[in-house]
Amino acid sequence: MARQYWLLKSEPGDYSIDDLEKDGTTFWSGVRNYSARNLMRDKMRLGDRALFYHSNADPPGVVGLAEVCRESYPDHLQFDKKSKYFDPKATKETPRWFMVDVEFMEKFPRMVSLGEIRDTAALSDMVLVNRSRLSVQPVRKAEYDRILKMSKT
DNA sequence: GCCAACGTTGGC
DNA sequence: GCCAACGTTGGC
Repeated sequence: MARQYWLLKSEPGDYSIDDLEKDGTTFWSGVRNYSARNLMRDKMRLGDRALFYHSNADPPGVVGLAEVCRESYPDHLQFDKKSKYFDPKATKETPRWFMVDVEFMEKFPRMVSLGEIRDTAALSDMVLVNRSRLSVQPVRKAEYDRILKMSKT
């Protein structure tokens, strides 16, 4: 299958592009929304690319790129009573939440802010603009390419 | 900190 | 299955 493109949101105070650059790879835990989970569990494939987005930031925007380096497996934090992502209804036999691993690709020379994305007609169909709350979302190749280009200029 | 949008829960 | 109540996200 052709490579797919995604957008992953993270609050930089929680986990930023700098954290990913330092770690090299990370597990994308803590997704607790069914639509987002289904995309990760059922659609994300090794080698897919993701725009790394800083939400709840000032300003919010896309700050870099990551690559999916492991396909979905159960998110261990759902079993951890001390975690804020603990889910009492999840069991090891029937886990409810999944995650993928992602690898650092690059940090943009500059952020492509949500404001700029909103101001760009070619990006007006992005899920980010139309259904802002989804924390894992599909991105079209043309949109991905456009944002990448904007980050270099 | 506010609040609109929207997702989830649970009673019926 | 409906829908009111409630909780969360995330821009501003």
